[in-house]
Amino acid sequence: MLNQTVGQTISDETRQRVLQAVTELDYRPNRAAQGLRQGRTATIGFVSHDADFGEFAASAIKGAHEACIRQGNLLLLVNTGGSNRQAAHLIGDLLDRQADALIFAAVGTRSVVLPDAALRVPTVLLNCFAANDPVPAILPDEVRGGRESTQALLDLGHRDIAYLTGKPSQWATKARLRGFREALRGAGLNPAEHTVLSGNYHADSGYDLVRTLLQRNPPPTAIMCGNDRMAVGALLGLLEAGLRVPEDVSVMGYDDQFQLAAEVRPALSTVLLPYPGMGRLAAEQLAIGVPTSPGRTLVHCPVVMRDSTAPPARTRARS
Amino acid sequence: MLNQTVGQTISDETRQRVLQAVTELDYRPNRAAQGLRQGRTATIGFVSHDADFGEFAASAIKGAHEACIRQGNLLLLVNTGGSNRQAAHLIGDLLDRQADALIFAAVGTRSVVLPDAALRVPTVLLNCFAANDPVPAILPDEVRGGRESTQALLDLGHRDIAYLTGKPSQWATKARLRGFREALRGAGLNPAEHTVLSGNYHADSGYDLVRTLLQRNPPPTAIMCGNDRMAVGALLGLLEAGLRVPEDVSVMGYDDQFQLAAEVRPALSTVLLPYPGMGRLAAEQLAIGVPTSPGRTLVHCPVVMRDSTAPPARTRARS
DNA sequence: TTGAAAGCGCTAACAA
DNA sequence: TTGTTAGCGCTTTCAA
Repeated sequence: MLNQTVGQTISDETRQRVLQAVTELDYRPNRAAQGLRQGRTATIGFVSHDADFGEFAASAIKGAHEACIRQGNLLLLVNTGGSNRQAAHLIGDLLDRQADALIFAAVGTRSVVLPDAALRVPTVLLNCFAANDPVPAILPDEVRGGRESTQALLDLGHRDIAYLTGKPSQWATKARLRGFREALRGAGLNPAEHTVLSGNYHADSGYDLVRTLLQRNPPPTAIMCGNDRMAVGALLGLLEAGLRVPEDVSVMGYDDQFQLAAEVRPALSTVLLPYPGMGRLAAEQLAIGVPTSPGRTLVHCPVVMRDSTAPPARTRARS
Repeated sequence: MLNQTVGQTISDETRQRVLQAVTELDYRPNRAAQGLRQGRTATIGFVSHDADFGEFAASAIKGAHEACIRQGNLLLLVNTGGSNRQAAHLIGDLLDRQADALIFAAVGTRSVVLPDAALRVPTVLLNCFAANDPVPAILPDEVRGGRESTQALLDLGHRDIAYLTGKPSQWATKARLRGFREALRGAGLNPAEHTVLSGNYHADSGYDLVRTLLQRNPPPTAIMCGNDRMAVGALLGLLEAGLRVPEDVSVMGYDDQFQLAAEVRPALSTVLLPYPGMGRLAAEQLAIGVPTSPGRTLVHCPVVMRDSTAPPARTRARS
């Protein structure tokens, strides 16, 4: 009766008696016992498959958590430290506790080996993908993000744009760079004439690469960075060299990192990586009754224009 | 037998047979059923009691998770969004699922109202405290952190140190400021003669306050910041004003924020807030058989000296 | 409309 | 040393 089983009949009097007892005794059903009986624990396993447990995981978990709460589920969290062995092990732990479903998330978007055990329950890949797409995957549309942020700079009038990339081996790096080149070509420019320097997503690589860049003559009018941390490093390097942002050089970040991109001065123009939304989406895909969309779902990353970008000085002088 | 119950006897032959069956059938005990039977689910509830789910929560969870795995426990995670009502509600959810113990964590160190339900299982407060200390609390030793970072600047020879604080209403802000003043007095200086400006822990407040500060004449030889984000803001403001760090001004951060303090240029001297260690400690306190240390446990925050601090120019010139 | 009973998968206690 | 049984708290089915 407490579960409102359909097609049940109960007298009003008894209902009152039951309800009163419930409040009097402060009765709360034991969900472990419920789970045992119904084979459903209202618990979703969240596997963070990475060495670090940082900004991304936190944001994605926040989103997933929100959706879960709405569905009456709770998140059982594990962190694999990036090890496949540990991943398989922990997924075992999750399944032993009868998790109803799994979210398998990576920080650096990449290809992962999904342990077989994960296929025993509904699973969604978050910010990663596996060979042959055995389960749905949710990914940011990095090519588009790279393209549209470059386009934003082109629209401002920039024609000499340098790109300080993140770690070249990463999927996201390649995708963003592809978008960068697509946009340049779309504007009738030759990508080969634009400087591309390889970094590693750390702030200091932004700093170092800017210094390398400034040895060139003349410097580009705009600089795209692999992420916001690199952009902050670039900002520091440019300022130190006596250049003003955005008056002398425009800087574009990526990620819209929480408590960084918007707070730095000048506030960074960047591309928003919607981690909370992706986490939410993952949890919603797992809700019972929702048809899972197979294959890869690309999530749009909108460009956010703030104060680190402006028309290039040449154009401005002319106007 | 699989649980290695003590004082049991079993023939070698049967043991082999059982073990073989286990591997053959790939048998895994259902831990939900186990939990029902033993009244122990090997699950610890982690309550993040804050609006945001960022750096701190991630680091603390990472530490707690590590310790949990070692103990064979898993973390059941909830985020209250900072609402007491939601906290009570979610703790109910956790207890309904028979969580064995709770870690109740806040991001901004502060006083919290612990829902009564939490007292029904072993609970540890992480980075927060409650009136009358009903359960053990683990807190960073902010006074000491403030004192020792100030002392580090004094040791370098600085005698004119400004403090750009975090949000004045916060416990941590007051504690660090107290440490700052203690250190000054300890060096025979008068705290009233040192500029203290109130910020809010956001990077832009570091930037804004530095600009205010630079209207003074002469500027201080060293600047303490409420946290690393403010320090980054300060760095940007100083550079923009044509001042060099640390040649002209030393800058001290706080937090040793992951992927920020060490990566920025110059790398920030700062105070390490050992969140992962605190999370680990919390989980270990909850391990069965460990005597819980009542009251508040203050965790030391060591000063980390990097490149944003140096002896003041005057001293250097003299030497 | 209500009550009784079986059983989810496991463990602990007891008999054989 | 091994096998059997009761029961954790719940839901579902069936009988009254």
